[in-house]
Amino acid sequence: MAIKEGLRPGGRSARVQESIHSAVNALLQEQERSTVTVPQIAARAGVTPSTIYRRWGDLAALLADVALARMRPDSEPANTGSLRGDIRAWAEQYLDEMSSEVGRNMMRDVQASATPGYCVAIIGAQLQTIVDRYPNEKTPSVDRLIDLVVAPVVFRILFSATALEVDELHRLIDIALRLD
Amino acid sequence: MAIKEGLRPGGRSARVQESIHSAVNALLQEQERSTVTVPQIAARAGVTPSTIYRRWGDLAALLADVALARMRPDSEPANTGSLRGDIRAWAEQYLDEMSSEVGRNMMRDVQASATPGYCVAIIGAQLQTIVDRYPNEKTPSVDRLIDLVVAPVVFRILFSATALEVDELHRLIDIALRLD
DNA sequence: CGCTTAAAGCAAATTCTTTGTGTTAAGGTC
DNA sequence: GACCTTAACACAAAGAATTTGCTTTAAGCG
Repeated sequence: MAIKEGLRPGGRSARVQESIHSAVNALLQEQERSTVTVPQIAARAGVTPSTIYRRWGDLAALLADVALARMRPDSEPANTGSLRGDIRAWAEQYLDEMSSEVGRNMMRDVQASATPGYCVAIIGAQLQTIVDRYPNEKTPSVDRLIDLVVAPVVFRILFSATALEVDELHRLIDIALRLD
Repeated sequence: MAIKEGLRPGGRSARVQESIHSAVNALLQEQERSTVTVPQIAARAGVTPSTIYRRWGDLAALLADVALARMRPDSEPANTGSLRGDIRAWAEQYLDEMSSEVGRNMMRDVQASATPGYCVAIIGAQLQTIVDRYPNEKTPSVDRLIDLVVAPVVFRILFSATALEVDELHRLIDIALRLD
């Protein structure tokens, strides 16, 4: 009797997950997302399909998991010295990362998953970090920033053929900073 | 030799499509979207699965088609007498329709389809109709309205557990109307 | 080292998807 | 209206993906 909550994340399990994640990323690089299948991923990862089905349930859940792993930031938002600068820098990078084919597909997969909210949590944390750098300024709430800056960026990526122009992004940031 | 562009939308074809659309809507009402399958729809519609695969390609495309059909407005946006009033009325109704379980799933299906932009086109046309009622006022562009009002509504529906509060919606509309 | 069991492997059963071929009926011509 | 042409559907067999029962491996303890 052991191990809290019956989880076993070490050793082989971790290796298999790593191997599967790599396989997914590699395949998404080489071919259309709609042509990627579970048996294909399994073969590439040197694993049985049933392993994937048992751990993730279905292809959509696996793709969402991989996408979220890639979205997890590996560094703090850049510090430019001003609130507007920090937000601009962060938003521009975000727009850039998500505007690509793979980026858009990542958004789609996360969105279709059971917990799309986790993605917002990550974004919110990043924005919170920025806002917290300026305790003496009147800053907009993170929710407001999400509504006025993140939402338009993501919406256009998901629904529109063309991504937001940087000019328009700056205008939206200015609107968000002109708090009321 | 006849028929422009080899389409044949009349008679049986139309009946089959209608039957399949009804079947989808009925099934989406009764069970989880993720449990709905093509063979199931086919059976309900009194049709062979291959008919569906040949016409739509896959389940996702069919669901998107059905969702778009339901999104197509059956009436003009309400005319309240003022720009703010019209936009509020429209946005509140939109928020309401899309906040439900089925509404959210419709958005997801359309978004995942090959032409999510068509959905924006419908929304844009509705907003354009409203804006055109006030040729003597300085009105925001439709794009701006989409960025500041529609995007947050949709984003929160897709990514957040809780929908936008009506209060916050009004605030966003006010921001959009305070043009610059 | 040995025990327990979560997680992976394997393979059969099931279900979904694709595809080849024949049939039905829309839409046009005379 | 009788008669073509062929798009769209039905049917059935082949192929692929998913599920499931059972076995084997090795992670995490004592």
